[in-house]
Amino acid sequence: MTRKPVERGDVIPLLGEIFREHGYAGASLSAITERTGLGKGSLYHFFPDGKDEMARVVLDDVADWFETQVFAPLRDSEDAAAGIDHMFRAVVQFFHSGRRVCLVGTFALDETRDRFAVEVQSYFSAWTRALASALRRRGLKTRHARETAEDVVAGIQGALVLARSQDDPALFVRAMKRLQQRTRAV
Amino acid sequence: MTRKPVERGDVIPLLGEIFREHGYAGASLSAITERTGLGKGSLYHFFPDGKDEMARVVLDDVADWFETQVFAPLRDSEDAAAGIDHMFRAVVQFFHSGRRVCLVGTFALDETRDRFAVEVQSYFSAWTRALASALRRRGLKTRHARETAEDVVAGIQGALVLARSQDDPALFVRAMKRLQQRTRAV
DNA sequence: TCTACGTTGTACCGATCAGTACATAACCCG
DNA sequence: CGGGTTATGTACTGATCGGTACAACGTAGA
Repeated sequence: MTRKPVERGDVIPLLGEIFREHGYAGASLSAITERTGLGKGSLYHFFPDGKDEMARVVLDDVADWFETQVFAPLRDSEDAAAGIDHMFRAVVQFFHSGRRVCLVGTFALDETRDRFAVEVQSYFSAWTRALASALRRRGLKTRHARETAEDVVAGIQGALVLARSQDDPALFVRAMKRLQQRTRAV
Repeated sequence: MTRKPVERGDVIPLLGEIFREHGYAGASLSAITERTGLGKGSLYHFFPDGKDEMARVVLDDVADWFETQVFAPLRDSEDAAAGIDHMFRAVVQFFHSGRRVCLVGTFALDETRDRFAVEVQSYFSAWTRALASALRRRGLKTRHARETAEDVVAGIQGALVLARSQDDPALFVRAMKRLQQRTRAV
């Protein structure tokens, strides 16, 4: 029975949840210590640059997850349609059927965007480009593929807002179903 | 030349911009005094309950604007298509072609939602219901009208997120054009 | 002019903010 | 068993947080 197998990597998902729920400004150090169970000593040992570094690490973690689980399959899958279907499955899973909010979307809306402008910008542009690539391989013209990709990514983000505003995860799941249908009708 | 025609009503739009840019948690009293030019004395004279009351008044103001400028026309306009077109024009104007963010959407994402749960919930439900009503009068079945309305409102919110993430207002305007097109193809 | 009221600036409150310092403790390797 | 590194709790910093108290101000009506 090991005492505390707490590694830096273990707290990253917890930090993600905190930033999602409170936003960057609202995520106080006290909320972070409470949720992670780590004192300030440990926190600043793992993340010497404080809150800024914590958020950056989380953003990086999210970007990595989407790159391997969503973007790469969209770009590289032999069957483009399968890659897209896989995206929707991954998205529903990642956002806990609409109960979880998009960290990057949260950061994008308020002044936090300025602090993490590059990360926020590249997350969404990578997503739309990867999806557009899959749609092109499904036969859509370049322009139409890019437009549809933007609509779908925006639709996902908006559905998260709407589902949370109504406290109704089912709304999100239904919206994903319809967006998926739209990518099939080519 | 009157000295200071500052009335309570004059500061509400300013408060709106502050909450939009910083979110509720990030909108500090010092930011508010700076932006409005009003000291704490005046601020707490006009809004005795402090930040909470300020945000509530702003939410109310926004809800009123949308009710009269968007929802009512959607519901009551003889020509449903004209009501919908009017909505898109009003939306592009209100959100400054995507340069401005949705206050209610911002509040919906983080824990601020709990504080203003009722206001946030009713804003979006009023919007989707009003739009669904117009779509029904355009000939869509009840269910299809409601689904399309949810897609459109979510699409608007998502487009705001995306446009801001890319610092590209044109993205928002193009997305509105396409959503409008979708409401025409019945 | 005098008074009454709406408005304002300023000083102050305790609480909390992010971040630092540092002594101690737990751990790993020899 | 050492000894060195890693991790952690605690106490502290100055700044800022939201909010209150209150005296002084401006103006309007009598």
